[in-house]
Amino acid sequence: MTVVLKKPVRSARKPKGDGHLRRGEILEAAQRIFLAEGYQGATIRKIADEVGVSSTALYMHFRDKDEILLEISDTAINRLLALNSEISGRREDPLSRVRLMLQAYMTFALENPNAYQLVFCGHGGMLSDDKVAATQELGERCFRKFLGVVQEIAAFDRLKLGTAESAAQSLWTACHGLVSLLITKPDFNWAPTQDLRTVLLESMLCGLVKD
Amino acid sequence: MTVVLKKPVRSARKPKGDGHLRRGEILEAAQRIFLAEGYQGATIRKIADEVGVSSTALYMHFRDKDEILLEISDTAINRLLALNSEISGRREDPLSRVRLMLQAYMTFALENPNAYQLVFCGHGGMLSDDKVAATQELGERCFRKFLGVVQEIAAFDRLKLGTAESAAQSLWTACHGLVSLLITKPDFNWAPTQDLRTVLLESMLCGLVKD
DNA sequence: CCAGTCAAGTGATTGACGTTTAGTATCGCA
DNA sequence: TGCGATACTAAACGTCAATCACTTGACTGG
Repeated sequence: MTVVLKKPVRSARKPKGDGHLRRGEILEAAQRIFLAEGYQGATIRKIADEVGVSSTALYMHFRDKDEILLEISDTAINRLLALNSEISGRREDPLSRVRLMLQAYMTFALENPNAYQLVFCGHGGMLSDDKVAATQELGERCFRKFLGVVQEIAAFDRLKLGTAESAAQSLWTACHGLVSLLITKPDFNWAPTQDLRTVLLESMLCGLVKD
Repeated sequence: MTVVLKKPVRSARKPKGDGHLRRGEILEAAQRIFLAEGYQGATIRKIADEVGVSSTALYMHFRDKDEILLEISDTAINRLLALNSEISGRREDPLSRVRLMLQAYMTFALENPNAYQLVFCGHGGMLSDDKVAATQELGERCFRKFLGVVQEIAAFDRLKLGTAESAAQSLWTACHGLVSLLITKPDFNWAPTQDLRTVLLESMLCGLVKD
């Protein structure tokens, strides 16, 4: 007899993704959408559709939406941290390294605008503070790498103005201001981006560091 | 179809607010919540409850939620524009006016953090671009007032670096970077705020403007 | 005085969202 | 062969902005 009571084979169900394999798929899909449409655009359902699973399935691998997008941002910020570490260790004079680190920072921001915004811009109360804490820690480690090099300059008594801390924070926040506005206001009538980066960076360094 | 049953007497209805009287009430309530809880926290329902009216009633006076919060921001930015206009017209040398305008800009941002973020930070795709257009226009007029003063400096050939445009944009974005990070990362281990403002501003001016 | 108009209000509903619940298929292993 | 763990699912919940169909009441011209 042909049993009909049992549920037939589910054809529309995606086969098991075997642990972190599926997890990687989700991160990849989420990254695509996140990069293309930002935090708001990357909805749980869209990501799930892209992977080909139900929205519920994402909760097998991540506690919530924030965890997915913060993990994506984490990997991006880790690249920045590695870059900063590499530059800070070079055998060049500290002023050159400061220059290189800030240029690398701005390039990174412009190349990873969504991750950058999530970590360094306001996220407008979308994420609870404790959720971003870990990722922000990464950002702060980036800053401390940078601060170390500025302290080298200060140790040679080459600062015209302020302390190592205030000088480093001024340089960092200034560069942040430029790239964050370039990202969030692409339609503004900007001077050529490369000019801006140079003018901002060199004028500050000239004003902060003795010849 | 039969006759629909009529609802009994409505008692709990708020009397008419007579046009822009009610509109003002809504803006006031929205501002309170917006300042206290930011964009996400200021929900239509909360605002309506605060006024004592159904959420639907808000749509009698505003097209949507964004229109309410943008109107609040507009009034704030208009104060900044007035301030900028006043300073730019003073009988002082242009360098002093640039200094005053940027100091006023930073003070304004720190005193109106929510309005400032809504206009000058990312709003993370929460508002459609055409909605913010009008408010951003105000922001740009603020910048053009500032640009005018920088152009005076350039006209005296006192710029060490870049054009009036790139110098003005560098100064503006740098100040924006400082205040936006002060606002969005209040827990960071900042150097004293006043020191930061001075170091950033004076180092840039020193690097940009001749003696 | 009284229909007609119209701005200002209402509760119910819609659709998108993040998240939860309860249940099901499939695998590895005893 | 049976069993628990794992990976999935549909359906639902609560909240949000927004819309719908409708009511109310003040003002209007005849």
